[in-house]
Amino acid sequence: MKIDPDNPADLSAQIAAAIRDAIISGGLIVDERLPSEAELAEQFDVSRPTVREALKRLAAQSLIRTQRGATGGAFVNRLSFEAAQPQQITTSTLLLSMNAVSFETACEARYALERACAPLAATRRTPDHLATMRAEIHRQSQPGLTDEAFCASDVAFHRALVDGAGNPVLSYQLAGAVEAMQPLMNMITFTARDRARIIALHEGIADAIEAQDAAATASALTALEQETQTLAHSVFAARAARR
Amino acid sequence: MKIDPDNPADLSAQIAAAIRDAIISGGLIVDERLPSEAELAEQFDVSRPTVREALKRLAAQSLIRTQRGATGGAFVNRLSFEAAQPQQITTSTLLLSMNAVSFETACEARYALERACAPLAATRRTPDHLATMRAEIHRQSQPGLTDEAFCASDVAFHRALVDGAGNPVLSYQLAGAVEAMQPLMNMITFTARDRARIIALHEGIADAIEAQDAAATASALTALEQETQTLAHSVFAARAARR
DNA sequence: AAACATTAAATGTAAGACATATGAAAATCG
DNA sequence: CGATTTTCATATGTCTTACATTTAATGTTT
Repeated sequence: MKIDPDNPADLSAQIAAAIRDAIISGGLIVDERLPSEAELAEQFDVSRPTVREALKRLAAQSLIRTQRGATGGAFVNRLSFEAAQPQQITTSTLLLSMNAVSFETACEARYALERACAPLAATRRTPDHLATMRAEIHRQSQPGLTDEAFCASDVAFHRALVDGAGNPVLSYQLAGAVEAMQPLMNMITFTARDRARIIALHEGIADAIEAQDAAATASALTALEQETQTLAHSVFAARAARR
Repeated sequence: MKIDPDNPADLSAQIAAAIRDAIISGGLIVDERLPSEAELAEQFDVSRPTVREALKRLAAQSLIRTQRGATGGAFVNRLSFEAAQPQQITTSTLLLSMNAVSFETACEARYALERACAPLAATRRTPDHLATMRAEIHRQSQPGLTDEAFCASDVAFHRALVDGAGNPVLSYQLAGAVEAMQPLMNMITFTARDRARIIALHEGIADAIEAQDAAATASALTALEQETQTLAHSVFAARAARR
């Protein structure tokens, strides 16, 4: 871990990489305290600011946490799914917005992934998940709802579906795909009739999940994907024509 | 974006968050140059090292890149799928190793996600993808192969399958799930008979993809999942008994 | 013995300096 | 005049030193 070529560029990046590798390879255990900044500076033969820049890089990835005071220092973080999700969502969102990913492509990916959760969710969903889904459906049918709030509720509904699979790995991976769609969905204006159709499809999904019918859940999701795609298509076509 | 409460703690984190929000909200465009470190220090009323720590945090997330020299500075990065994948893989790997995720759970998630790609891959796969899959199968059947190389080839095979779906969003999301399994797979020793069974299943998958048969692809994947799970189960049971 | 003050160790921040890379302008030469 | 070289300004990369702040352990006093 003390490797550091005499290439005098990107020292902080090199140090960050060295520490990161040590964490990944198991050389540093969870909750283990790193040497103090001064000690690290001496070990790597650099100044303290350089060490600090390296540590901040690791902190940005939630690989370490720092604590001030007498017994303080930098500690290896237990990377939790909860902590990793916001970052995953941020990255996914930026990937979509910066790479001109079409609504169609993102939507296709999202529903393909959700269908992967369907059989598991149908088997394992708890009453809690069902209650969340029903509550979100109820919220979506309220009249005064803004388009943004409607989309947010849509996301919550789908996350409950995904969480119903009872697999944290799936929930983590899907969080990015589901949440990153929200900005794209927010570009759509939903008429009352649109909302009614979507809510009906949501009810179909909830019913299928409740009945623990995997096949019905999958086909209901496909129907919702179809509806979303055609809706988006018409909205974007109208917007393009208006120009 | 110049908001900064007089809370005198985590200044660099606050500054990083402010710039990050500006990027996400579109206040800073791709390839746009940020103010110089000295200017930022003045704007936020902090010292240059503090600004630098903030910038390093953003660089760790590939949100910005820096360039030295006269026309240098920090530029907003176009976050590409290629750049985001390694980070996604690192995070996924650490999540599995640090949270005592069972082989069963990770394997279930991986194959559920891969089955999501199956219909699309069966439809859209190019000869290139097929060739890669066949080549990896061939490699796996070579005699002198180490277990690690066998697992690496397995990952390459599955990534070709995922990429065959022709959806960059899917490829990105799946990369984490597929690659993160490798350390877990490396804990298994594959006998010659194990390998033969896996290779046969791989051939079944490749055949189904070549025939553009979505249903056959999905069921072949399910068979492979079964095989992997029972294999892992017996290996771990034997290891537990030996103690 | 309990409450309080002191101290030490660590991170957080600041300020100034120098090194280095790099593009552009200026000077020089053919 | 044009091409090449030199110079220079600007920005990041790094080092040094210093001080502020937080926090727990230690010591002291009542």
